[in-house]
Formats: sequence, C-alpha cells, structure tokens
Amino acid sequence: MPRAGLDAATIVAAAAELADEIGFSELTMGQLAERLGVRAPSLYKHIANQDDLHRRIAALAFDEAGAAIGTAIQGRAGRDALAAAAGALRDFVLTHPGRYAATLSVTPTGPDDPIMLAGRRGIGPFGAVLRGYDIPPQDMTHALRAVRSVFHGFANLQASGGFQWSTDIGESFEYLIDLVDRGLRSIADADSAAADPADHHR
Amino acid sequence: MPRAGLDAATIVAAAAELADEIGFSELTMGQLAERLGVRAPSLYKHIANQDDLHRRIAALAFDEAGAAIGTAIQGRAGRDALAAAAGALRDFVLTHPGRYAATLSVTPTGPDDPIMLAGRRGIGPFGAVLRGYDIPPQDMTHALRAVRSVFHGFANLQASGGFQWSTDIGESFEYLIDLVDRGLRSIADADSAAADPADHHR
DNA sequence: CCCGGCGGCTAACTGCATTAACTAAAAGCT
DNA sequence: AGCTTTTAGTTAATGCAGTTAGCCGCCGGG
Repeated sequence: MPRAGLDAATIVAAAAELADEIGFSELTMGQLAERLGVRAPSLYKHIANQDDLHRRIAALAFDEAGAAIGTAIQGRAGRDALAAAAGALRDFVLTHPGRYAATLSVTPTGPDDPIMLAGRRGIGPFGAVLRGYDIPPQDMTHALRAVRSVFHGFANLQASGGFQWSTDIGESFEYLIDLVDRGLRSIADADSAAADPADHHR
Repeated sequence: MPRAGLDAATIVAAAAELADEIGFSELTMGQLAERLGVRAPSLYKHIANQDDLHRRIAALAFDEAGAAIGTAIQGRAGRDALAAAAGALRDFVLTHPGRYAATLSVTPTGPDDPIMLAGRRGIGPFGAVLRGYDIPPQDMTHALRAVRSVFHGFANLQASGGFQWSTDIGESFEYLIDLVDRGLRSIADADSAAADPADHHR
C-alpha cells in the first residue's frame, strides 16, 4: 500500500472542491475518500470527524472570500468600493456554492472559536469599505452588521434559488448597491447636520 | 393497536415544533414518530419521505411568517410599516428557528413548486410595505428583492449566531431599518427629480 | 540494520431512512 | 348484523453513512 501523502490541508481543499461540485449537503466521507484515492476511515487520521471537516471548510471559505474581496477593493473608495466588494462576494458565492454553504452551516462554539477568527478576517474588507463613508465611530459596528446582512442576504437568496421571476438579477444587484450607498450617505448627512448646528451655538 | 388518528398536517405541525426545540438538522424520523406516539415507518403513510417533510415544514413556515408580518403592518405605512414588518420577521426567526432553517434548506424544484407559492405568499406583505414608498413600477421587483435580502440576511446572521461583539443587536436592527428607509426614499427622490424636469419641457 | 511511530487498511458497530410484508381497525355495502 | 375493502398502523429487514478498533507495512532515526 503506497502512502498517499495526505494531510489535513489537502483533505480540506479536496472537500471544498467536491462540495462546490456536488453540493455541501451531499458531501460524504466516502466520496471524499474516493476522490483522494483512499478509504474513508483513513480520513480520521487527519481530521476529527465530519463536523471538524465542515468547520475547516468554512474557515477556508472565510479566508478565501475575504482575500477576494480585499483585492477587489484595492484602490477604490465609496460607492465603487462598495460595488466591488459586493460583486466579489457574489462571485465567490456563485463559483463556490459548496464552500459558502459550509459557512452557513457552522455554529461557532464560543468567542475564541477559530471559525470566529476566520469569519472576522473575512469581514475585514467590508470595514475598509465603510471607512470611505462618513460614519461616526459609535455607529461603525451597526453599519458593518448592516452591510454584512445585506450582501449576505442577497448572496444567500441567490445561491438557494430564491429568486423566481425572470427579472434580471444583475440589475437587482445594482439596485441593492445603490440602496445601501444612498442609505449610508443619507445617515452620514443627517448626523453631520445634527452636529453642525450644535457647533454654531458655541 | 389503537388508531393514532394521524394526518399529514398534524405530523408537519409536530415536526415543526420539534425542529424549533432541538434544531432542524437534528430532526429525525424516529424522534418525530416517538413524539407522536407511533413507530417511524408509520409516518410514511402520510408523507412521502424526509425531503417531503422538510418541504412541508418550509411551506408552513412561509405561511406563518407571512401571516405574522401581514398582521404586524396593519394600519401602518412608510418607515413604521417597514420597521413593523422587519420586527415581525425577526421575532418569527427567533421564536421558530427550526421552521426558519427549513425554509433555508429547501431548493424549489420548479416555478410551480408549492414551496414557491408559499414563499410568494410569505413575501407578499413586504410588497405592501413598499407600496408606501414612491417606487417606480419597473423598480418594484428590485426593491422587493433588496428588502427581502436585507432582512433575510439580518435574521439569518442573528439566527446562526454570527454576531460576535456585544454591541446591542436591537440597536443594529434599528440602524438597518433606518438605512433601508433612507435608501428607498433617496432613490425615489432621485427618480422624481429626474422625471419632473422632463415634464417641464412639454 | 533494526525499530518505533505514523498512515493507511479491513472488519465491525451504530443510527437513520426507507421498503416489504403483514394485521387489525374503521368504513361502507347489502 | 355480517361481509368486504380500504387503510393506518405494525414488525422485520435492507442499505448506507459515520465512526471505532485493531492490524500491518512503510519510512525515518538510532
């Protein structure tokens, strides 16, 4: 029996690829082993169990998505950056549905869960995007959560085939970006309008 | 063996309840049967298989969520209606996590899938909310998709424990509503500003 | 050259969905 | 009422997926 030279990273990579092809929920230890030219029990020498595998796929997906978004917003700001980030996330979800599904399936066990850290890295770029808007520091968390919700929701619905009518999805995406961009600007304007008059009273 | 008087509707109701308690992914035919005081194979006299069960739970959830949102927006309009609808959805997700997860798990088979119809009924109320904003008809679909994405995303992230920092989630929710409200108004304003001057040229 | 550990294997167990074949309660017909 | 037909439930059995246990050969270090 020739050594297969396996290793946790290669297993996770193969699993992610397979999940993208056949769907995350159809991902089975047997199929994964087969693809790696090995028997199923051998996988347990490198990963604890299926749940562990799922978590690792999710962590990988967070890192990859974060990297993709990060490069997409290079040299952009404001609405441009927002559109680029959202587009990158959308592309990621469309080209890697299995990995994306993995990120949805995991429930972090605690605040120091590696998944959490990877997730945080994944969202980092969105924080950079928001820095291009005039957002008061105390609202930053809310804004970040909002942006995250928005694109997460869109990607999610699209990935799960939730859009039924034939109206162009790309147009809807542009509309959504416009909505968020305008919303962020409007809030920023309202805040500065509320702050400026107070200055005049000094 | 006394007849248990089962029936698809009671089975689905019990399954939804059980899913809310133990989690959708932990829902098993055996446990469901046990709760109903019956053996597992008996369930197959009323439902085709587990996938069928999942779809029915999802359909039930769509209907219930739609009804809850519908009553929540009674007599409200504009930002009020938006907040009420979003709050109702959020409450539903928090009180019925199992049912909500069911809606995420199903992939509609076609445009005439009963799931699709239930889903359409479920989002109906959001259409009513949008009617309170000045949205040009050709943008209605986009706006509906956007609103759906936004609150779907927020509910989803909250349900899966995606929010890590301790900043108040209710506040983030208010912020999100504000963002969407302002975004919708801003787009409507821009559209009427673009349309009105054209009128003056007549 | 030997040997210890590591990585992979086979065999076996478990839990779950599902099917087949059977039985008895209910509902209808005469 | 008695007979029949349907049907909701039963037990038994199948198959598959995840996982564990225990074996054994390959490889690197003394």
